[in-house]
Amino acid sequence: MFSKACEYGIRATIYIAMQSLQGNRVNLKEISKEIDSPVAFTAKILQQLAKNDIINSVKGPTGGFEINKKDIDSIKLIHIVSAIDSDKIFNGCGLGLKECNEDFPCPVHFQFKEIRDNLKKMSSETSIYELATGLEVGLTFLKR
Amino acid sequence: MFSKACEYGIRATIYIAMQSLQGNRVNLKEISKEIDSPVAFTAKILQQLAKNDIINSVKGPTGGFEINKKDIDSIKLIHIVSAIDSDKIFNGCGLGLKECNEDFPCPVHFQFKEIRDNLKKMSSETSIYELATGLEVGLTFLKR
DNA sequence: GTTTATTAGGATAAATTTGTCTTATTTAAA
DNA sequence: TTTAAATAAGACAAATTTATCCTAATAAAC
Ligand code: SF4
Ligand code: SF4
Repeated sequence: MFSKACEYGIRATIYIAMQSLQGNRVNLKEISKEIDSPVAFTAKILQQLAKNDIINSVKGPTGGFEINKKDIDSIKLIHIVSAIDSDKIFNGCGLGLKECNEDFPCPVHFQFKEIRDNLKKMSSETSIYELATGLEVGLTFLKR
Repeated sequence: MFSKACEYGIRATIYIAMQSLQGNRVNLKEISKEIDSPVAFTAKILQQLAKNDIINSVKGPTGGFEINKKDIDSIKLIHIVSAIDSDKIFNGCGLGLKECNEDFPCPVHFQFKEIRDNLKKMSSETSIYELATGLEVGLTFLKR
């Protein structure tokens, strides 16, 4: 469904958010250990997330990544997916047709539109806050 | 959502089905022209579909691809997707965790499960027959 | 039987995604 | 002010996906 980069990006953001809720800034090494992802590749993804103002990066000793507590609830899944994978999955065609036009629909249009719209709705409504708190209370997990 | 190979595979199968409903066997060149796909790559995908008994291939002059009329309604979208992309999208994790266990869910589990199950249900219920007839009556299109 | 039109299969190539490595930059701490 | 710990950036490498090309196999038509 999502690219590897996007999966790592979502997992990383959730972990950073959970730590930020507890007042902790976390560094690359810790993040990739906790989300079980390749270190250097994760660095690239975190850079992308920082450029898209989804997370903050701080250089130097004691540096790392964090999210302002007040922003955590306004970051939605769709922001991360759009930043890393583009919004193709939310707006593109199920059969990959280039020019998408509902007046000249592809054969799967009527079936796919519903799935795609639900995915978009879910991604727009699901906040990193709710995903991070599930992790914080031990209801959900980022590894295995 | 699906790989390019899978998109071409679905489009090709729908086209072959539509022609088969009209009693026509179609060859590679015509298929890739009508679904606007790379010829040689499409050949590989058709091979895969034939091996998975989704379409029939016939060699030699007047050869080509076809589907038995009586089978067209029993071929569902999920058969094509599973044959080409595997069933990962229907059963795998939204965050790419390897060992999937609902008792130790990933943070997006509760949100994703619904989307994923709907996609699976839709793909299991949507037959190539219904997609092919939409194309046949000019309601839907395979190019653009 | 020969030719010709078709699919099958294998080798190769190009493009993209995934991942690594090295160096530069920043900045807190010593 | 120097050192050390962290991210940023760019070059590179590996793996996968997408795509092409060439030859073999098949079988209808001549
Ligand atoms: S017809 Fe529907 S599924 Fe196809 S391209 Fe347009 S919006 Fe997308
Ligand atoms: S927890 Fe849910 S979404 Fe995550 S791997 Fe298991 S089934 Fe998939």
